[in-house]
This record gives sequence, C-alpha cells and structure tokens, in this order.
Amino acid sequence: MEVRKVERISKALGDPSRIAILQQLREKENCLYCHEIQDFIDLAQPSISHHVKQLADADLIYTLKEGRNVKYKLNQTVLDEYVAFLNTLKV
Amino acid sequence: MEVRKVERISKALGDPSRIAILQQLREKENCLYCHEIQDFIDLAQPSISHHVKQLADADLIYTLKEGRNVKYKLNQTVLDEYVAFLNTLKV
DNA sequence: TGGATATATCGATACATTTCGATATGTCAA
DNA sequence: TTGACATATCGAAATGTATCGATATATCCA
Repeated sequence: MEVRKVERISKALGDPSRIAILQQLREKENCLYCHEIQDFIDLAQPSISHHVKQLADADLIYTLKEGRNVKYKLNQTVLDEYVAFLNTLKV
Repeated sequence: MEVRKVERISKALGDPSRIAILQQLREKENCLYCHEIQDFIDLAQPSISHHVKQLADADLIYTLKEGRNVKYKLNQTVLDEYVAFLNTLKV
C-alpha cells in the first residue's frame, strides 16, 4: 500500500466521531444509514456529512444511494490492506 | 483499546514523515538513532524532534537515552493492540 | 405539481498541527 | 572547565481541519 494512502486512512481514523461511525457500522452488521448517525453523534448535519466523506475518500467505507437515503458499508479489503501494511512495520 | 488511544495512534500514523520513521526503524532492524533520521527526512531538527515525540506520545516507539544520543525501538505490543482494535471493526 | 425529507456543498470562523529559528539542556572529550 | 555535539523546548507564522448556518440538490409522496 502506498504511503500516501496509509496517511489518508490514518487521518480518517484519527477522529472520535469517525471511529464511532465505524464502530456503529460494525454494531449494525455492516449496514448503517446516514440518518442513523445523528442518533449517536451530537454534531450538526453538515459536520456528519463531512466525517463520512473523510471515511469514503479514504475508501474505508462504501456509500450506496437508496432513493434519498445513503447506506454505508465497510470496505473490508482496504482495512485488511491497511492492517497488512502495519504488520510490515514489525521486525 | 480505548477510543482516545486509537485516535492518538491514528493521528501519529497520519503523517508521511512519521510513517517514514517507522519504516526506517523496521529497515534498521528495530534500532534507529535520532541523528540518523536527518539522513532520510528533509526537515529541520526541531521538526524531527516534534515528529518522534508524536510517535512516542502515542506509545508506538520507545525512546532509550544513550549518553547524548537517543535510540528508538518499535513498541510492538501497542501496534498489535491497535491492529486488534481495527480487526474488531470487521463483521 | 408542491411540500417535506435526506444529504451535499459553500463560506466563514474557530481550533489544531506543522514548521522553523532561536535558545535551553544535557553529555562528552580534550 | 570549556567547547562541541545531540536533543528538547519555546514562540511565531503558515497551513490544515472541524464545525456551523445557510443554501443547493435530489427524491419521495400526497
């Protein structure tokens, strides 16, 4: 994995709201709707939109449009590749 | 692992200079001296000092004083714990 | 069609991080 | 002891990120 990509993913993971989104995504069996995020993150709607964009731009999540709703799923491949990179740092 | 800690580690990993330091630490068989960092990172000395501090504050590296030199080692336990946390995000 | 709902974008402000020169601290060696 | 070296800290400037209100866009439904 490219260093630039590792940087992007690490930055995306470096925020409590975004970590919470990923954790909730896991809780919801990998199917989280955008409007559900307001239930557990106390931020204005544009801020939430900003955070999911960071996660999507880092390819950590897929975004799937369903009418006027947006559904998210974890991109497990990218997460695995990130973990694989981290493991190469070990001796 | 606490979310606050995950955030700290992720932020530490979210910078190309700090990634380079960890990669070089790996290259050097887990024994990197502070003054060696200037050989592969083109930043002023205080900036390098700042970056290793971020890594140390995140517990990703140990710092060992040897006279006027400082030696770094990877904290493999913390890296493993971080990876373990990332794996809990998977379904 | 028109009003309501869901999400994204814009522009501004506040806050955090990076970077550096200057300087402090600590250690070695002559 | 003194001078040179290695690293850390400080303070300031530049840059990047988070947050919000306002507004745009797209979709649904009555």
